[in-house]
Formats: sequence, C-alpha cells, structure tokens
Amino acid sequence: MKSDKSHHSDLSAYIADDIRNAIVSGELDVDQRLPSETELAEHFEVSRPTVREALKRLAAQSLIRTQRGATGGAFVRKLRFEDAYDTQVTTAALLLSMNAVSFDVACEARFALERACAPLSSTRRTADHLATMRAEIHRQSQPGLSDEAFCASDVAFHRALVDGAGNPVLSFQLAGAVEGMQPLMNMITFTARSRARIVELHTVLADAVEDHDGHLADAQLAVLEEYTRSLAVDVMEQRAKAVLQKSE
Amino acid sequence: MKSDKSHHSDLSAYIADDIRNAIVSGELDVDQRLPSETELAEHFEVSRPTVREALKRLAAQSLIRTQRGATGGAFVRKLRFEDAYDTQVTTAALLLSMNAVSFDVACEARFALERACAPLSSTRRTADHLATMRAEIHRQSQPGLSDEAFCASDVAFHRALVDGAGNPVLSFQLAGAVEGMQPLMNMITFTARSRARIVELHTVLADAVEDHDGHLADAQLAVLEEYTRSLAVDVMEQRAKAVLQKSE
DNA sequence: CCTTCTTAAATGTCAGACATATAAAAGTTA
DNA sequence: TAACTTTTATATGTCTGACATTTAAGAAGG
Repeated sequence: MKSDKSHHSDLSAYIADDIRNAIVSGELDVDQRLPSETELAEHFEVSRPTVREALKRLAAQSLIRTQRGATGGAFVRKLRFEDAYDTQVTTAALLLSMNAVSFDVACEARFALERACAPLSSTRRTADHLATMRAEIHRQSQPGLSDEAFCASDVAFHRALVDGAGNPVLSFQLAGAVEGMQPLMNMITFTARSRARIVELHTVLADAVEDHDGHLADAQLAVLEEYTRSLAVDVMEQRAKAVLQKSE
Repeated sequence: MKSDKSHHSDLSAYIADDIRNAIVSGELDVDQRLPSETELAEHFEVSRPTVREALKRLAAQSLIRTQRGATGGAFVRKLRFEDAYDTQVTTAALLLSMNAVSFDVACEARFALERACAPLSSTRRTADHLATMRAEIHRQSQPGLSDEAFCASDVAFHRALVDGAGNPVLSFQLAGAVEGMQPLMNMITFTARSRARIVELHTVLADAVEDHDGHLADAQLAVLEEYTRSLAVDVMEQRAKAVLQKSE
C-alpha cells in the first residue's frame, strides 16, 4: 500500500482502490486484519471519517467485514458465491432496466446461457435437483397462483436446473441472467392456457434431465425460449392495441 | 423511503439499503437528484457523516454519482455495461481465488458459457470482430511474447468472439467468466509447441466464425477446452514432480 | 450586451469527542 | 485452586461543528 494521492479529489475512493488492489493482488490474505482506522488515517495522512468512507466502499463490495470490540477491526472477507449472488442479481436487473434492454435480447442471453448448463445438468443432477424441479412444476399447475408467484416458481425451477450442473461458477453467472431478468418476465401475464403449455414444456424438460438426455433438454429449452418470446410479443401487441383504442 | 431502523447497528448500511431499494424499484429515476446530505441526515435522523458513509456504499456499486458545487448533489447513475464490467471481473477473479475453485471447474464454466455464444457469433459477427480475432491470432504467433501477454491476447481473442454475438447481456456475463479466469490461466506456461497448437485451434475457430459455421465453432471450442485442461494437468504434474525432487 | 465579481449551496475534509461492543486482564469469592 | 465478576483497554459506531473547495447563478460594472 503506497500513499501518493497528491491532488486527487475524492480521497476515500483513492484509498479504497489502494486497499482493494492489495486484496485482489493477494497482498492481504483472507481473514487478515487491516490496520485500525486510526492507523490507516495516519498512514494515508487523512482523517478517520475519510478512512471510514473508504472502508464502507469496500464493505459494499463484500471485500471486508468489520468487528467491534477490543480485538475488532476490518478483516479481509472471504467472498462466497452466495455473497456475490445478490449483487449479481441486482446489477443485472438494473442493467436491463436502465439500458432499455429489449425482452428479446435478455431472453436470448438467458436461454443461451442456460442451454450451456443443460447437458452438464443432465449428466450430474442429483435426486434433490430433480425433486425441486418437479415440486416447482407442481406449484406452477396450481390454479390460484398469481402471475408473480408463477414467475418466482419459474425462476426456482430454472435455478434448480442450473444448479444441477454442479458447477458453482456456472450457478453464480446464471444468477444474473435468470433472476435478474425476473422484473422483465413479470411484465408478462400468464393465461391459463399459456401456463398449461409452460408446465407441459417444463415436464418434458424435467423428464429429459431425469433420463440424462442432454440433447433433448437443450432442444426443449430452445422450444421454451421460442414460446416465451411469443408470449412477450402477444403482450406487446395487446398493449399497442389498448393504446390505439384509447386514442380513438 | 421509510425510516424505521430502530435498533440497527450499522446505520449507514441500513440507509444505503433503503436508498438502493428506492433505486432498484424505480422509485428514483435515472439522473434524478437525491436530497442533499443534510436533508438526508434530517430525514433519517442521523448525522451527516453517517449519511455520507451510506452514499459511499452506493457509489461503490456505481448506483450514484456525486457532483460538487451549487447545483451539485448525489444523482442516480445510469448503470452502463462498461461500468459493471470491471466489478464483474474483479468479483469473479476473487471468487475463484478465495474459494479455491479448481482449474477444471472454472474452465468448464468458461467454455460452456462461451460455447453458448459461438452459434450466435457465427451468425452475427461483423467484419470488425473477425479482424480483431485475426489480429490477436497474429500476435499470439509472435515468438518473443511473454506468457502473460499471450494470455492477455487469448482473452482479447475470446472476447471478440463473444462480442460477435451482438448481445450486450451476453458480453457482460462472459466478462466475468473469461477475464476473471485470467489469473488462473496465468499459471500456465505456454511452450512454443502448445502455442502453435493454440494458434492452430484459434485459426480454425476464426475460420468457422467467418464461414458462419456455428456447429464447427462450437466443436472447436470443445477441442480447445480439452486442450487447455490437458495443459493445466501438465503444469500440475510438473509442479508435483518438482516438489518431490525437492523433498528428496 | 458582455464581462467580472460576489454569493450561496453543495460536497469534501478535518478535529475532537462520546457511545458502545468486546475480549482480555484483574479482582473476588466459594 | 477454580469459577465467577469486575475492570480496563481497544476498537468501531456515531455525533457535532467547523472549514475548504467547487460550481452555478445572480449582481455589479464597463
């Protein structure tokens, strides 16, 4: 950790960068304690509030955790997949909404990535993953389900499929693609008929995964993608029609 | 934005969550100005430093930007794909190193995801993407290249392939998988022979993409994955041997 | 009308203080 | 001696009030 800064405006950002680099480069190990806030303040020649702002930046990225008390301080945090999950989903959702990503583009990305998992999941899925998929299918066929609950169940189903690949890196990456897309999916209104169709597709998909048939699973996801996109098109058309009628 | 907090220890985290929810839910629009720090302090009934710590947390996630001066303040920031890129890569790299993810697992995830892009890229790649791929192949065949530079060029090549799919969501997701894996890839020492082999594989891959042959591109990536893994195995074996010799 | 000066509002930074949590050391008692 | 209690030191969490700096808009002057 060097201290240069000189004429930087936003010292806390500079200090955060400096410490972050030390963590990423491995200069600071997991669970290692950082110097106390007072010591950091002296080292960087800034005040304690400024150091604290820098530490909060790092905490926001789950790079450190803090403990109060006598042996307390800031410690390099072991970044777990679960920790990165939430941020990943939030970021993906914001990216989609703020950049006006079309349903088609998001859908394409999501299914392309998911299809990458299908063959692996067909090989490795445990009974547990399969049971989750079946349970979610069952929930999706319940009549009184709200559109949002249906969507949530859909996400749970696909997540089980992805997790079935048994590769935490894949699961992490897919979190953003699948869960982050949920807000977009929530725009769709699922009629009884479309729900029945989706349950049907999901069932074939689950069957394929159960039979270790990666090719069928992949093909089924392609069908599901096409159907999902057609549903979105329907919704858009209906909305356009509603706007037209209103203006008459 | 409600104020409850009650007995929360870590007010800045609570406040950051509160504002973050307002942004994610769309309650606050892009480029909308947040209340001034003083006003936020009054609203949440905390001091200004505490508010500032909360704002720095949000800034660390690129959710807000701040401007100084008379009309300054904190503004909801439009999260761009480029902004999320760096964080994505850093997070992925840290996840791999801190969770002792094996080369095989990371490699499998990376190539599975990349293969998801191959068919799309074969259809849509522009001349630009192709030119980048060719240029990187050329660089990789230069003799005096360091292992790190070779790796960097490899990343650039694959990134061009992914970008060829023309789907920013895919490109964003793959950034983590491909670039985040670079530290792991840097462990490999590339001999002249293995470099020649990789250049060869890359060339066939580029040819396939040029010919809009998605199937061949996909197959070629599978070959490349297998070869990459075999290289890693070689490195591990040599290291194990070195350790044995040392202990004799 | 244009330029320059002033002013006000906001963030950026600082210093010093107190509150609180926590583990280890010191003290106390059975 | 052993177990429990109290004290103490150290760290983060928070507050107050102040000053520095940046910046846009209004005021003053040519």
